[in-house]
Amino acid sequence: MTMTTTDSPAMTALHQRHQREMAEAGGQANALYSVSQLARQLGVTARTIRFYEDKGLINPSRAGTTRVYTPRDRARLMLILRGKRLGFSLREIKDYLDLYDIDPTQHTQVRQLLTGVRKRIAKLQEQRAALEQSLAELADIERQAEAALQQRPK
Amino acid sequence: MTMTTTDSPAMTALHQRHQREMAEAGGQANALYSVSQLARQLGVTARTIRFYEDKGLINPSRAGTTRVYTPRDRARLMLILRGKRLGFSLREIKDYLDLYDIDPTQHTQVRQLLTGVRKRIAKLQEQRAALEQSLAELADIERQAEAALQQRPK
DNA sequence: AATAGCCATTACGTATAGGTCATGCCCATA
DNA sequence: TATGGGCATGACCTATACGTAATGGCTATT
Repeated sequence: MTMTTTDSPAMTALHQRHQREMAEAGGQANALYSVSQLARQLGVTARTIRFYEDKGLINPSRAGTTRVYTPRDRARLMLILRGKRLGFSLREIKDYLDLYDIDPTQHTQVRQLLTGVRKRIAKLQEQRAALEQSLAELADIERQAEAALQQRPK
Repeated sequence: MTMTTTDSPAMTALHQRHQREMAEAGGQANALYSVSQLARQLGVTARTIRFYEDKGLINPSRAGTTRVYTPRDRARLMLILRGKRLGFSLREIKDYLDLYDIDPTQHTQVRQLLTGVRKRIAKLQEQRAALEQSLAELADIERQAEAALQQRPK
């Protein structure tokens, strides 16, 4: 287990030894991360994470001015990225997360999510249809182009 | 057949009577159109057409300063719109059209087109796969959400 | 002559998701 | 102490495809 972890000053001051001890081995429940650590882990840039914060999608605590992320923050970030993969806009993702923050136990937010998900599904199905259409049309063009090349194989 | 056609000054001066005669009845080979006429016919705005010109995709002749479109221009525009529907960028469309303009009889451009089309097909197939993935994942989320609502139907 | 339409050009605005500096603070090691 | 990282904020930049004025000219009609 090599120590490739680079720690920020604040992180260093506050938790370096701790970090050294339980490093990035197993997802410890009390682990803490810096922006760049988290960024590396999740395959995005630090800029991206800060951008999400700017847009109100996450709210990490701070050690002085330095952002410090907990496993909860990390999980939230993963949710955000999943939402992105599924084609939701940051705005939509924020809305769902906000609902969840306001009221994580009620059903209202689940209903909202369900509605959003179904809308998204419908959209994707439309997209798929359009995509098939395009593929068919393109296949047609391909055939025609091939035929044209056959004509006078010059 | 009512005359709903509004003609521009230049168009009027130059071809009004002619237009009146063979109006927008059948696609005459010698018909001429103004931007807005063409826009209406093809379902886009005049701004869009001018934008394409600005980007070098079309080059209508002019009667003074006013744009005048021939059936050839019209056909070209339709090609552009088709390309758009198929997901090509204006830049890509321009490139193909340029090739065609330079050398409409040679096979080079057909080959280029074929290459582009195949690339596009590959991309769309990838997209389709990703889309299926998303749909599956969303269906899963949908199920989970429904289950959660079942739990305590509060 | 005034009004209504259509056309032209120029230029700034929009949305999305960050990228890319520039500048500066703080900490630790050589 | 000079140097190297890492972090922070702020501000401007990118790409795409037009939308939206603003301003002005020309023509037909009233």
